[in-house]
Amino acid sequence: MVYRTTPKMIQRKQARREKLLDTAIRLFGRQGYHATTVPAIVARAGSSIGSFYLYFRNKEDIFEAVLETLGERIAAALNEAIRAAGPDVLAQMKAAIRGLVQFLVEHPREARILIVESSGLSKRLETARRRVIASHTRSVELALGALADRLPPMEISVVANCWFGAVYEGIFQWLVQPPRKRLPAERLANAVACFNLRGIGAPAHMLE
Amino acid sequence: MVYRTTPKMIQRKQARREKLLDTAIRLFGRQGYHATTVPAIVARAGSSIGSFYLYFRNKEDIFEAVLETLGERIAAALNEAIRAAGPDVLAQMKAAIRGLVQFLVEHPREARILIVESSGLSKRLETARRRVIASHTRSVELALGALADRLPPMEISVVANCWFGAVYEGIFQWLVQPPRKRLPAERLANAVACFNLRGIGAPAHMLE
Amino acid sequence: MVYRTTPKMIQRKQARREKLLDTAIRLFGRQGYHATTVPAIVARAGSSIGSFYLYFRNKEDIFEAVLETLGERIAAALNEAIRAAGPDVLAQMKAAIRGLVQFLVEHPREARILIVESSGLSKRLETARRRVIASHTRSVELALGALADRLPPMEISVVANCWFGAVYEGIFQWLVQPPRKRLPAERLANAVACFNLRGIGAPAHMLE
Amino acid sequence: MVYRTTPKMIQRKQARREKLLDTAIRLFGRQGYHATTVPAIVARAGSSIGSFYLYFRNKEDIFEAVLETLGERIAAALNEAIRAAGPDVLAQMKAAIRGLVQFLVEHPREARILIVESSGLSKRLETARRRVIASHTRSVELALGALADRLPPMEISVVANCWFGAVYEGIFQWLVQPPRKRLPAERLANAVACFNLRGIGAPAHMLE
DNA sequence: GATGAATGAGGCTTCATTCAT
DNA sequence: CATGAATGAAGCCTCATTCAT
Repeated sequence: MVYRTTPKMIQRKQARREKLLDTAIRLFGRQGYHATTVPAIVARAGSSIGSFYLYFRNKEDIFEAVLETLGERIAAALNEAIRAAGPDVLAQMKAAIRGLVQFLVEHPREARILIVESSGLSKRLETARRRVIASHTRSVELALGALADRLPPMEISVVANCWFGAVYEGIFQWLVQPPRKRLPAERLANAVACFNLRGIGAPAHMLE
Repeated sequence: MVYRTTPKMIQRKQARREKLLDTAIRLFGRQGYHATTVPAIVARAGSSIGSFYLYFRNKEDIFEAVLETLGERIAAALNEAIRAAGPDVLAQMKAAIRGLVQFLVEHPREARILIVESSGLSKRLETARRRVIASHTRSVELALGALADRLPPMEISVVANCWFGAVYEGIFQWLVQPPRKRLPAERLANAVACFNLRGIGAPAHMLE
Repeated sequence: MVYRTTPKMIQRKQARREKLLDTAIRLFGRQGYHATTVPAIVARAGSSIGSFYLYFRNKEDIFEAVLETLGERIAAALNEAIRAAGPDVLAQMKAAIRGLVQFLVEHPREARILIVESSGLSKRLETARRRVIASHTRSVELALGALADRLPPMEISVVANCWFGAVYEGIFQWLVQPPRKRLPAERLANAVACFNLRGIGAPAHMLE
Repeated sequence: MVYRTTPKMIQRKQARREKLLDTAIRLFGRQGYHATTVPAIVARAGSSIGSFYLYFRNKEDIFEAVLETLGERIAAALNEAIRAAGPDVLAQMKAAIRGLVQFLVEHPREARILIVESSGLSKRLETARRRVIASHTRSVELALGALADRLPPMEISVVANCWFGAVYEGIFQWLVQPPRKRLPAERLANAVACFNLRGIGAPAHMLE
């Protein structure tokens, strides 16, 4: 009498949810929230409308899940970059900027969602987006706090926002240019990192 | 009776269009592009749907006009701030940052439209928004060019984008906080200005 | 400059609303609330979906309007019958029963809506239906009050409900029979009237 | 291993079906036919969707079964009341009314299904409901026939319908009132019984 | 027998835009 | 020029039912 939920079924459920989520990321990133319809998502994911509402309560719900996923992916990329940078906090910050730039450049769709497409939506989604961004901003704030004695005094929370704003806008404007007119990604990362490191008052020798 | 287009009529036309535009700025800024309906705009403006389509080809059209208007207003505020700062370009840049921050803080609705609400729309509107921002970015690029000999070498076009990104994000996160938890506007302006001036490598004595 | 709402337009608006309402009565009466779709109503009324939502907030809204209309029509029929019955209250009650029976027999669809189709719906519609019925029940209660000295003592509000229940169920079961098996309407009206007049304890000579 | 249908299995099947049926009565009675979903029924019954369709062909099917069950329960209550009333047919009728009222008042959910929630559904369900009610009406008709010599002449089939209509509507309006504004159940039963007994022309001494 | 994931038809509703007055 | 009634495409979502495990 073992007609229970088999491991195989659970796995398949996971896979299908993942498929929907990935497809949603692609479409939201390409066309934005409003232009992306639920039927379009399920069609591309090879699923069905009914299934969709089995995994997500509604369209907002999947967008929130998308934001969360992006948050995690970016956090992972950042952490990896920071881990590889050794113990010096300033070096870590520099690595974080370059890691973030690299990630966003490699995942322009994800970048679009977080920077562009998730603005101007419902209160609930606005909050979700802020949560994701805030969690990253917090890391910068912490790092700035740890460096307090080596940096000039500053409004830490404001500066953390400027920090991310500079990265995002720098990359975003780069992304909207036709590929053949773009600066090489390496020089972009460098320029943004320089601006930000200078912005927080890092000593000159850090700027390479 | 021969009807001609009298100056008075032209004036009335202008006034009506202006009224619609102002109302649209208020509504777009408060609720975003999608949540703002044409009937809502004309109702608040004391006009009629028919009139609306006499002055604007469609909803995108008025949004584009709104963006243009905002661009002009911001340019005016910037220019005024710069003019008042005297001949030194670095002093002008500092004044520009503080002028921009001040303007956006005093006109949160306008800021929301430019920074938040106009993202994720049609290609055409995306372009229009970029045009507005780009025109301001150009000023910064020019200033940076003029200062080239007094500043460290840098990727000017990237830095100009970072410059605006820092301002916008700094203000945006400030705007979405509940008013009683906000930093005083003065300190916000200062912090952003410092970050940016440092970011472009301005000499220490400019940071106040 | 008289581009105001002309009387003709108002008239047309009225007419279209009426058309929708009448169509709705027919369809709700024939198929019930749930089986009647908004597209079906507008198709039969020669209108459009957009128009529908111009005149009614939603499907519940038009159903409420339908109930109200039915209430008024029935009240009118009752009042007319009562007016024609002269001054004696008992004679009026008898006339009311026969008037009601006659109306419902002649308008089976309307009857169905009030008796059958408007049950088991949302709280709001349930309330609307009760309001209509209660307004008629009240008349019976008043009449019973006025006759108090000529009738045996009774629980007036309960009796008024029984009064209507007897009429409605008597007619309803009559309606669901195939027409050729039905009692003549005249005898039906008589039988119901007798039952009810006896039920309230009317003196024998009133039973014809 | 040869599997046979053992008595135990049959019993378990019965029990499972019963559980679904009872749950359905509760839900249909509380929320009505349309608002009650199959998933909701099986969830409350601790069963599964697959099981449901093993025991019932579809949603209509279970509703029909519910109606049948209610019919049997009411018939049982009526018969018990009649049996207890002794041999006099008029006394039996009086007992039947009070028994019916008592049952419906004590089982408001069941009452709602029969009186309120099962209206306006498909032809098939409409018929099923009528069958239940008709079976009860028949008893009243028979009783009226048996009493023919002690009662005034009347249209027996019409009167039987009025009889039930009075009971149902009397109780229904009682049910939809907030509990603390209701008449005591005893007085309600009395008032309805009086009305009906008078309605069929019972001699005064039967009215207590 | 038992389970519950998957399906998709079809309902309600919104709103940008047109056009007769 | 001005008005606002009319239109209908298109979106979101529910839920009865099937079927592979």
